[in-house]
Amino acid sequence: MQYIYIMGITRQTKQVKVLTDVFDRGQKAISVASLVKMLASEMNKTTVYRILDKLMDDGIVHSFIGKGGLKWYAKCQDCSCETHNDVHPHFQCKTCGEVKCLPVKFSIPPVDGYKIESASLLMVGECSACS
Amino acid sequence: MQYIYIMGITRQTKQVKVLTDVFDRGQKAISVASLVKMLASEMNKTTVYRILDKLMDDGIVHSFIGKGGLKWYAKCQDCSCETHNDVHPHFQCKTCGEVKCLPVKFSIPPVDGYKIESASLLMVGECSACS
DNA sequence: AAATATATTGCAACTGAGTTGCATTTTAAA
DNA sequence: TTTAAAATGCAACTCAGTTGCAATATATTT
Repeated sequence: MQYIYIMGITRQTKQVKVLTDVFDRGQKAISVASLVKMLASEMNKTTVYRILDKLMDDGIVHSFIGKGGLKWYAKCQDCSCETHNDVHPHFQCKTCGEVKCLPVKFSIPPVDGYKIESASLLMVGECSACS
Repeated sequence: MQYIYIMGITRQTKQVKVLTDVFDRGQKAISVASLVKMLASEMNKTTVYRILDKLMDDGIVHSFIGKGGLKWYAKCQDCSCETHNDVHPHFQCKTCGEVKCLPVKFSIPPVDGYKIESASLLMVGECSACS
């Protein structure tokens, strides 16, 4: 018998604290690219990528792809942690670019001939602040 | 009164024919990256990007973002041409990477406070050939 | 059929996201 | 305090996608 670990965060470093604080503070989703810029003075680009990977493994954040193809992260609220991005849709405002997790469950339409394991739904439009 | 054109294809060049042939032949979606490689001997990378843009404007193809964040194109079958990617979901096989348009309509869940203009649903799993 | 205007292409150089290998530093446990 | 392992920084890289400009191809006019 053997246990295989999917390694998440093991050491509480300064950089890990900074990043988890960002997600604890805001409930909005953030693109990796903007995190890298925002935290440039505090940590290296590579470190941002690596810590996000681990926070993902720990089920603390989930990731998805925005409308432009960039990677975004947001804090998990009620994700089922095996398949983070199958549960709720994300909304991206085409005017201000902001992205939010929508507290809505959607049912994945079954399609015969396909084994569907996860689905990501990105909705694009205008948020209340912009319209 | 003034008409504003959204320029699509205006000249039937050798390169335009090659690209439209690709979409006419296969009903599968193709990533831009793989098109660029596939057609490297016949045309320049930049040309591929530019022609795809125009075929999009003409409503001949539609585009969407795959699971890795890459841009994909597929021939329009029954798209409403103003909002290409709101109609049908796309399926990407996590084993072979192939992507197909699913001939299924899904209803966009309404969320109050948001003006939703389009939605893209990407389903990931295993296709019949791989499972 | 030749001349002309302009749309299209190729090319080279660039931007920006994301990755990798390796030396250095930090963490936590002995 | 020592030590081993984990995490970080850095530089260099890959790969998708974009831009400006000179050269070429297309379609229209003469």
